Amino acid sequence: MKQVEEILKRNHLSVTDSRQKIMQFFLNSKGALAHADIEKKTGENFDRVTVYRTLQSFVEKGIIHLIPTKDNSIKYALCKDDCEAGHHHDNHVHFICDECSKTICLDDVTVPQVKLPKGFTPQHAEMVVNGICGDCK
Amino acid sequence: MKQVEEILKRNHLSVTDSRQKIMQFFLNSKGALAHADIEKKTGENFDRVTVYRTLQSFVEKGIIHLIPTKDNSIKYALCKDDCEAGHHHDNHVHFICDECSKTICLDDVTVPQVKLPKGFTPQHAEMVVNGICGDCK
DNA sequence: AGTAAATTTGCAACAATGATGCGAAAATTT
DNA sequence: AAATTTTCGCATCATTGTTGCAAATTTACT
Repeated sequence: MKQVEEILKRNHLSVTDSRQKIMQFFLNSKGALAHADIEKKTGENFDRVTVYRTLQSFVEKGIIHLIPTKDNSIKYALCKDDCEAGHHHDNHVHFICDECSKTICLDDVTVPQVKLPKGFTPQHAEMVVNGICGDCK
Repeated sequence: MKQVEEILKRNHLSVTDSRQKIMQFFLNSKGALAHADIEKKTGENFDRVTVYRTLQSFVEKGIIHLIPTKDNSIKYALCKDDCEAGHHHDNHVHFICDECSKTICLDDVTVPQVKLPKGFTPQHAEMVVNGICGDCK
């Protein structure tokens, strides 16, 4: 059984053409993807709505996760652990390259804890680092 | 001279009606604001374009700053230091309440440094903490 | 394998968000 | 107070994301 098929089945998703191809696209690309990347760069011609719904279903099942950005663009990423073992959402730091604007999951860098002022109860923390990635130096 | 007028002049911006009122709205509200908040909750009836351009000019001058969010909504915030002393962009942590979804600048909590893998050169880091704020407990 | 049930797709239509050009209006400079 | 610069607001357009629904596909069942 193909890898993509396995991932979909494991996550109780019907194995459809678009889902398989989009999942494959995630597996092939190193960094995070935006909706537009998938629409344009897959080579395929999915309906916009299909792409949205596919991404939604992946997020719901925890296969991909969202990455916050300042510029109002949603990025989705498939984490190493997610696609291999399931729902390992220890939250890691994300890196966005100012040069090539690639977005990368630093799976091994965990978001540090911070001391909040009185009254605030933390639940979840996200951290995004901008800078220059290895490929651009 | 009024406070808002002073802030605008100090930042080399013409003192116009909309800018004054939007700035005042920022000063009055505790948390961060989205474009929609300003359009709807000011009571005023600014043109959508005017609001966009006003916010843009504020961002350019460093009077307000953007806060990254996962859900593709841009939030703008006026920091204590910014409006008093100028461009104090030491980066602080942001807090988003899961209950009331208010977004707050934790001016006194600085984003901690993290050790990145080889090859990555950090330039700037952002951190957003989700949880419950003091008002919602 | 073949059929029924459930899910997904793609189209149309719509809503929200953001950008640009340009003449009119307002603010600043002199 | 006139000239210059900047900003406003309207029209228009592009992009992004959502929803409803019929047709197509996938899955489950015998």
